[in-house]
Amino acid sequence: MGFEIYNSLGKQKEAFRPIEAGKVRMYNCGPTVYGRAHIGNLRSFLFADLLRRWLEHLGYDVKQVMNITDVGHLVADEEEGEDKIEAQAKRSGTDPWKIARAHEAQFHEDLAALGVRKASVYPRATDHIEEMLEMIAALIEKGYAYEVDGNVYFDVSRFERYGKLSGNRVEDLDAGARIEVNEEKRHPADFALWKHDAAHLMKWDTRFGPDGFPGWHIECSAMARKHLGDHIDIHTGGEDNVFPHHECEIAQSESFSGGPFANYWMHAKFLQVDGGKMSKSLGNVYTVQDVVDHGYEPRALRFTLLRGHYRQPLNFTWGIMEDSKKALDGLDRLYEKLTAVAAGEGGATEAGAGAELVAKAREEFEAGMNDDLNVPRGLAAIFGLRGEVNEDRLGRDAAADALHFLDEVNDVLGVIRTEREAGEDDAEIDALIAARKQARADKNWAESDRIRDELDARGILVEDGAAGTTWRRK
RNA sequence: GGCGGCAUAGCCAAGUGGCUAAGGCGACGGAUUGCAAAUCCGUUAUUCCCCGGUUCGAGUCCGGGUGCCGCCUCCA
Repeated sequence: MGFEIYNSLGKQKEAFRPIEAGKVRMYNCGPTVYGRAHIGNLRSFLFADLLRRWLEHLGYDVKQVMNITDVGHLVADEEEGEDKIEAQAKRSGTDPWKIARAHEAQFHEDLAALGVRKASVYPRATDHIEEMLEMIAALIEKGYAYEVDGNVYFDVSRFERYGKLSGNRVEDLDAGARIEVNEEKRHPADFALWKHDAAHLMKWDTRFGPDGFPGWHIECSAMARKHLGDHIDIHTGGEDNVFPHHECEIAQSESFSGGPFANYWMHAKFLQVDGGKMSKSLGNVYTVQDVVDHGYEPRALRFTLLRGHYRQPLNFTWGIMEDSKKALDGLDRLYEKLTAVAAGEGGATEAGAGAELVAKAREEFEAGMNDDLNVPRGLAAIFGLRGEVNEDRLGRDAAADALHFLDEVNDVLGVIRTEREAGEDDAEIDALIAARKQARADKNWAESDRIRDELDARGILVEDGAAGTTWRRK
């Protein structure tokens, strides 16, 4: 069975077929750099990373583009609400460009901490003003957009498929009556491609006049086109992007090119915290820093955010972080155990014993991941293998193969610790372990336990196995 | 008001109408250990939010509730 993707466009699983054999062109909606990414944002980016890694595992050459939104899409339609980058700039008296660049750098640091692979390109909206203007001009020319006094709007009535992705009907959109009528627009659902406002700090002089800036949706259409072409394979984002953002992207891009935009649309569900939504007032909008401050490695957050299915709501709590840490510890131990067995220490006597168990685990993992990135299924296969390994059902050769399998798994999930990093006080700890060994030989349990407690206080866990004493950092 | 999603054990979480409802964490009992840790064995959902329906058969399909989440306004 090949890779099946749940396509938001059509709402069903479909076999993945690339436009060009062996290649995948993927666009991931990235961050708006007005603040530090929180764990909810990170879930979406980690999902994109997982998808990219799985596609690569399947042998595809993936071109991955993730945009950096560094310009305010000041309220696309109305004048209330405020451009978040500009708001900060005005408050602090700082150049908005500097603010955006600082957040962008922070974003890359956070992703690196989580082991996210670098996308092929991270295009910035502000570096693609020309490309956006080119599309806007063409849309006006083709009659899909109209200009009114320096503002340009997309005419949704000209695009009959508008609503196809989200299921919204244009007639029902203003039923809530929350949108103030903008007299300039022909239809309330028309959205801005280009706006005009002299008060805006980040602005450009164009054929539409001075003091202009882009609407929110056009940047993604323009950047996807610039870096991936008019027709791409996969487009991802958070579930909140379905409407209006992605709906508008489809309208713009397809009206512009005359052909299909993205074949597969994938959306990650929102992350909840403590059973509800994250909110600043509840103080539960966490970042990578908060996770580290709570004593967890970033990879534990990576595991927490990847262990559930991306289309299932995920509830973040500190209890789950602890759960993840323990589960991850078990996978680290599995890797260590396999390394030992593959080197001839322990395991089944027959070298080839258990080969079928490894094959079965590999098969189940692949089947799970091929099923729309069903990580829980994939993990179950790995934990199943762990039981077999700990029961010494695998011989030396099978262990070597299992190790190879775990490396493959890790190439996709990126959460298992495969190498023990050296610490500065390793020698010191080894000396204490040696002293304890002597105490134990002398049956001086009091001293032995004292040393163990001392190490425990330093975060070192001592384990007396059949083959001798080992230690690990907690 | 409109559009869409979710609801499975103490917690997290799979589950394609049909054998005994995956897996993880936790808990309890046992083995092992100088004591621990790790590991192993066993126990931990007669039942899948509630009500009704379709079916020989439903956690899985349909209808109605309830709760939570997303979108319709910037937001992963």
